[in-house]
Amino acid sequence: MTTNIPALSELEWPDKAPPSAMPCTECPLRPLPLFVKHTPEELELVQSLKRRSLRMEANETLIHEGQDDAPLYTLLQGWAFRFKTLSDGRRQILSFLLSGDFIGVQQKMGDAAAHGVTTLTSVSLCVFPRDALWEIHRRSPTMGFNVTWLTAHEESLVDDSLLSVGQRTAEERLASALVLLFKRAAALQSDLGKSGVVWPLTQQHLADALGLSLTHTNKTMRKLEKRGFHEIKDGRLYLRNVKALARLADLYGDGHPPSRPLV
Amino acid sequence: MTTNIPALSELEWPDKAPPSAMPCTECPLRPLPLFVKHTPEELELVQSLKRRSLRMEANETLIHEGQDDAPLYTLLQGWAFRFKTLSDGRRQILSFLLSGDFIGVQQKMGDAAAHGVTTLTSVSLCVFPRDALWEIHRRSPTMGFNVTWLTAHEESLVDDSLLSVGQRTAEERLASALVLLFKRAAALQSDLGKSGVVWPLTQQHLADALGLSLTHTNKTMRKLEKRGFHEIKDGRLYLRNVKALARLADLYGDGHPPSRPLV
DNA sequence: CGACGTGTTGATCTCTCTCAATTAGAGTGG
DNA sequence: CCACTCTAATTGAGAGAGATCAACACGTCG
Repeated sequence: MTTNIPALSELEWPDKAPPSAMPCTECPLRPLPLFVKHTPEELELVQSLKRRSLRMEANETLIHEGQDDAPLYTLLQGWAFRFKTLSDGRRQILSFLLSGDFIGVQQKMGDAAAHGVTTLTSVSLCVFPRDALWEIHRRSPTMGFNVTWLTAHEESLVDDSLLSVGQRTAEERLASALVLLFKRAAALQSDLGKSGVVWPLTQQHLADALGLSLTHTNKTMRKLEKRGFHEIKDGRLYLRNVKALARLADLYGDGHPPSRPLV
Repeated sequence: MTTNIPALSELEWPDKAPPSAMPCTECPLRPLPLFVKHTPEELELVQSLKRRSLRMEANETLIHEGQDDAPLYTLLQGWAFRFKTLSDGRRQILSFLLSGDFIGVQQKMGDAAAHGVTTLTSVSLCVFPRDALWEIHRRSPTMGFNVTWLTAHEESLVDDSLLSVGQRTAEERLASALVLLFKRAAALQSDLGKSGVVWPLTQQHLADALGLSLTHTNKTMRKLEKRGFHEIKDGRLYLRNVKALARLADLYGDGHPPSRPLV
């Protein structure tokens, strides 16, 4: 089940501490400029709610569609995606999850999960009991507010996808996805020097996220690549002409402000 | 600007009190079984944050894309929709808003609105200052939690749309939209006896929501109607064969649990 | 070595779009 | 009451973006 995708070590783990033993105060995500700062009390709150850490391999399903007892996760490292399927197998990828993202807020308390979650790479996660959401709200309005904010941000990502799938041509959809995902991934990279980011998606994933067939996705990607807009090599994505891609996708502004996750 | 759509009075307003003067304790939405119950303190909190009430006509734009000072609203009565447009005019409707829905949670504090909001019917709204969101969290964890919940629910509606637009055929998309919107509208109707619900959408709206052309939307609707699946007459939608529509759309279960908005 | 997953390419096919007209109902003004 | 205008719904014809079907290439792995 291992692939030739390079290990996802944009963020290096401290040598001595395996994730499962690491306290939130040492969380490797926290130093990144992207993340909001928390008071020691808030960190301790999160720490006290956290059940355990967890590692999973690539291509494993964390949450199954319809599962009704799924806990809450925080994605510490790696990529995953949310999806829904129709009974004949057609699959729609709803959004991609990167370091710092919440998993499972959507399913309301004791309800069945309306979508599945599968890993794209090996990942490490923090696990919280279902009622941690409520505890966060109860014990720290600040963090509760952040959760709302984060949830709203998640929705705006889906809004963007819906705009793409509903209105953009295949070429525009791909251009848009490349730019947006590149920015999200790049924002998490400590090493700003690199022009490329880890790219664990197969064309099938892209196709399923953009509502295109595999074949058409492939042909369109080749066209973009031939025009020198981007390049994918050794599991990394390089944008060779962001301007052109953004123009093609009609991406005004900077797409999205980075997500400012919790943790 | 008036249309032949019947007045949106599924919920009758108390004769004496115009919405602008009505205290939250008298809110006509509260008695509906759909809505969560609140303590008197919570109601007072909301009441204290509420700035004013507002009526708008059909087809007015509440929030413009890119607007950066939009307040928060609660939709008391009527329909509206959220949308995004591309620079050449292509428009994607992201979701429809019905009584009880929040408007404007998505744009994060002092940021530009990532989407516009336009009314479909005449509406009445409650207006809150932007920081009411924070105040709710600060002063009532319970309501703060409800806001998170509501936001997550909103997202799951968009998830559903994305599944439709990305994977379903035109026929399936229409069937799905008809069933889902019918249920949302029916849940708000006090008069359960009626088999029809108010239907203020033009085919253009449907087309923009489902990523279809107007023509194709029309032709497909006609086909469904001819097969006896549904009927639209005098601004009302009647589902003549919900089972068949749900099967066509591959809608397992009941679509969504009703939204349980605040107020 | 063969099986498998992923990427690539070519040849159809068709669902949906675009373009073009026509119809029907509501509102307006004379 | 009727001509005129506007919006929304309809219907037909032709065109095309993207789907489906079919091979093949390449690297990894058992």
